[in-house]
Amino acid sequence: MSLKHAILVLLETEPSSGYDLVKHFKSRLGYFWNAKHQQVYLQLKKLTEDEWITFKAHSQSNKPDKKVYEITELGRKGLGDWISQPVKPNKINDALLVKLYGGHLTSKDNILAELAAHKKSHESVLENLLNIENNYLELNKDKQAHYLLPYMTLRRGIIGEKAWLEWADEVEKTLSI
Amino acid sequence: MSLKHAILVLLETEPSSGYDLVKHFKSRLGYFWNAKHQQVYLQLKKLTEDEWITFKAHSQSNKPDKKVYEITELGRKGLGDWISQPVKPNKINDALLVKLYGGHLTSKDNILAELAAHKKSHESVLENLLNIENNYLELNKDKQAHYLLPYMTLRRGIIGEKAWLEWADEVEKTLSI
DNA sequence: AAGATCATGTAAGAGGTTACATGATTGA
DNA sequence: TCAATCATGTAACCTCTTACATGATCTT
Repeated sequence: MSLKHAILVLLETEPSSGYDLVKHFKSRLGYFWNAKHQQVYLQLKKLTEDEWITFKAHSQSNKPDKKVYEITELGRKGLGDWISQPVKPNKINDALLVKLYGGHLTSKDNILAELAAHKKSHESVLENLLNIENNYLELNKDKQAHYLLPYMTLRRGIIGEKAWLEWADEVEKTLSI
Repeated sequence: MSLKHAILVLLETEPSSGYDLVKHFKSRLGYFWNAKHQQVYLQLKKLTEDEWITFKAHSQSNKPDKKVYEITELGRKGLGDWISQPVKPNKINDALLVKLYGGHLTSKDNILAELAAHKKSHESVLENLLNIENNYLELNKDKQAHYLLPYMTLRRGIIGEKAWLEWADEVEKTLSI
């Protein structure tokens, strides 16, 4: 329901192409929003039809042309309206927990191997987020103040990933006995 | 893709009606799986058609009849196959973070009010999970061993909720300055 | 020469949400 | 008497995933 709003929030900060948005979701905002390129392009099309955003074609030498989208006044208003209303709590569907819950149907090794694989990916996400945090902390006070709210969302990612890893360690220790 | 498997995992533990499953998701397993009753009934229908589960009608005095589903051998096999294969990492789409990211488009009071509302709901979820944990810890060693894997998933809920609340406190303190 | 990156899309199908529908019992 | 709980479903609509499609440049 709100991929639309996630896109608008990013475009409100800076004009981007669909490709840029997808990359941004993947490399930085995975703890926050996930979407496939097909879905992003579709929403960009719909938002353009509704005149919440517009685009200009940028031709590049050496690279394919791209459409750089920016938010319109109508879009900024729509986004403001959405942001002023309460949001629904985050829906959780965690297949790994389903697997663990029914783990007696497979081997302990399989469970531990799967956990180890997920742990690796969470570790690399955390590392990435900590790097972004370091960059933020090196900014001057003005810039830090300017990016305070995005930084707060980054903190959610960091605290969340640390908690996930803490849990995984506990599970590993408990199951290894 | 795996509401199906979430249902099977619960039925593998104990036969239940659709209503029971929904209640179970709502009251205990919200940190792990969420689904609407319509979606649950639909999956039960499909699983029955595939002969992964069967049901018996239970007529009750004072209450409507219900269909009590149980897993079949075919279902147990299908579930085992799924559990032995790697699961995809949990997809996160967190509208509250989108709102916070674009929080400059609304008032600080609105953000803090919204955060406070979410905090309340996370606090009550945590309280509920801690009660379930206490019940588990009062079981004898044999029963504790028997429910070890579901308990590990419960720990994920507890650690996750605590981390969420820790983050919310940090945001409150930072924004209140 | 092969694979990754840049860049954008269409179409079919699966999955999820919202609205509508029914009806008895129980507790405040 | 009003709301909540028990209990199950259909239908329309929206959203997301998977598969298919194209083609240039850059890196190994």
